[in-house]
Amino acid sequence: MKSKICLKDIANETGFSVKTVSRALNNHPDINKDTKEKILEVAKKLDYQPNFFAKSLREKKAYAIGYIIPDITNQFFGEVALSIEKVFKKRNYSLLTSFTNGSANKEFEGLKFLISRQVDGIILATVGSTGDYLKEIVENFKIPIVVIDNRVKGYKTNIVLHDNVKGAYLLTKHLIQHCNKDVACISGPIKETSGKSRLEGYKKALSEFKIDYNEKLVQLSNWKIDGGYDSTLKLFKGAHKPTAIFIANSIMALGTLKALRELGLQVPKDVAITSFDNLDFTSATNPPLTTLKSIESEIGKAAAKLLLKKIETQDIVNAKEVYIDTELFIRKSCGC
Amino acid sequence: MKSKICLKDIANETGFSVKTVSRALNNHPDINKDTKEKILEVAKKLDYQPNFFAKSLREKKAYAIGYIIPDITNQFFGEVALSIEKVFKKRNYSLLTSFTNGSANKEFEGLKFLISRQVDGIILATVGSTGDYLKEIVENFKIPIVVIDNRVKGYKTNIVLHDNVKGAYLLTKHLIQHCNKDVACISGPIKETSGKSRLEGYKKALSEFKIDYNEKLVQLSNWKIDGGYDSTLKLFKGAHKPTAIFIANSIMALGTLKALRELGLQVPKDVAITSFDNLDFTSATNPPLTTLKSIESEIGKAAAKLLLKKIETQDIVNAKEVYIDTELFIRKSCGC
DNA sequence: GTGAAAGCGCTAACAA
DNA sequence: TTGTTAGCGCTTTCAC
Repeated sequence: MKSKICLKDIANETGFSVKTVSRALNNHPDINKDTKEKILEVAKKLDYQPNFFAKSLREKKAYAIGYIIPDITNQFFGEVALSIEKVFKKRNYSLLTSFTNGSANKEFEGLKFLISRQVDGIILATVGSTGDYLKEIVENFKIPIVVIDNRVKGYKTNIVLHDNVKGAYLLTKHLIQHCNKDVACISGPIKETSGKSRLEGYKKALSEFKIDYNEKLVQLSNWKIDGGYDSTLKLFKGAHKPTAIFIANSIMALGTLKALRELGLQVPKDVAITSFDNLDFTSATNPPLTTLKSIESEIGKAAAKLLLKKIETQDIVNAKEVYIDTELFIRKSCGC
Repeated sequence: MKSKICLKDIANETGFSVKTVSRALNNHPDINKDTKEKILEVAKKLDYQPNFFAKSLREKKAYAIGYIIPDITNQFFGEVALSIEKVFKKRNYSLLTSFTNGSANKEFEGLKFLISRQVDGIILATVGSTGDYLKEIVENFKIPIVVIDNRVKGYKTNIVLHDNVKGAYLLTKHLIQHCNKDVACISGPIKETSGKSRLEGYKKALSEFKIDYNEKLVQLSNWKIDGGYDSTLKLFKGAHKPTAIFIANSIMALGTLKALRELGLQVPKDVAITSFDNLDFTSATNPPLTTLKSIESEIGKAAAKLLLKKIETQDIVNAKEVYIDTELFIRKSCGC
């Protein structure tokens, strides 16, 4: 739309051919040093801006990747975005975003949309329900995809995950060790592996301490504040009141905190809680939340590097999985 | 990188010319209905995917816009992103993001980067210090830009803002009306117009009630939790302790809440507070925050529509300004 | 080390 | 209504 002047103009101005100009501008080896200097100088003088469309068309490469995000309003995905961009901008790739609002359908649309824009690769923060269409897409379009946040059922692909089971296990175990037998759990949708695995980690901790699993102490919610709030109220409507709650993300914990306050229950005295993601605000709640160590930037970075490598090697088949280790981050909400 | 099959293949298959195929696929009027149907059918059968690079090159249009964001980790900008995408995806535009981390320098880099990708327009959540380079960029590249969140000094361009002065005024006035004369203010960087105007609104309310401005009751911070926390502690180190605080964004309010708790002060009993953005978490803090009505999605929508119009009309000169009105949203933190 | 010519896949003039 | 031709701006043979 702008950039009127092109290689040809520089060629005319300098007297060299278009190809020589192209060589100079692209650091091609076979070129005389003086020639190159002169061309670069003229290019600068003319304020030459390469035409990306033409370059992409010719090279069949967009120098762009896509990032598919369920909820950009959730700081977790923002942090991941930050570290993805860090890796890719250095290499002059741009970042296209597509939002799914947690819908598998929109995820599919987003995937197709990004592919229609011919991005070089995609990082997919999937909702996780659907391996079938992912498989179809990867195999049809031969596009490198790295999945984060959730496992994809029935299709083995590159994925970066933190150990959901371990994290939930640590968080639950810690509550039990504070002498709480009646530990409840608020997890995410069971059809998302993150929701499922965190529930699993919770169960694992229970069984290690020989505590019976009681499904009345379990709520499956939606990762949002409202969800945490509603689930907590439901938990306390039952006959069996919990004395501690493991919450599968910190945003829901905000809702839990609010509900407990309304119920007149003190944290951690009456009810101890722990929750997953260590986001900024978790140190500012009352009381500060015991969570897991931050891993958002590591997830983003690992996913970005994996994708970059796939793009550079055109290695579509590889289905390497990366696990980011988790550790407890103790604050006050657990009773410590 | 994929999409082996192109117009020519369809042309061969159907026996029509490339141009006719192009016409059929682009809903061009001058074409026989049967021809069109047949071509579309074959295109589908062959799973034709248009080459966006070629189309963009030819049309000199990317069908893409850029969004420059200081802090994607701040829910405010996430909400704006959501509503921008809503407007543009409908028209088949993609959204490129560029993060600045609040740095004017990175903002400039981001602008140039997006322009080098030949996006059709840019929504710039500016840090606001620098009208000079914006002017240069707009005039050099003739690219439609809509600015949000901050005013740009020394250059008149399209901008979407809510009324910062009014918002701050309402929030401060409300505190004063709760019988508080000693209202402090935590605003943002003075070089950002949002920081400056919110301070101005605070002053306006004071003067309306004939309360002297006391600079010891004012802190200029960084919009982040830590900043709110530090500023609050500083406020209470002084001899003149405030009995209320107006905080210029809700994220800093989280830090304030934390600091007050550590100081053993109760909200709103000992110290009443109000804060700007009405983000999800403001209803879940203890106590829930009195803020302004949500306007993130309106800002995003207005900016997107303005940009779209500029793109469609190629009206670079127009410098229309849009104001989104604000209103109080009362919860508990003010003492109501 | 450098240049001429071809072509990436598409659309827009202009003919037919 | 349809086809031919040219060209968007770039890079890549393949000569010289």
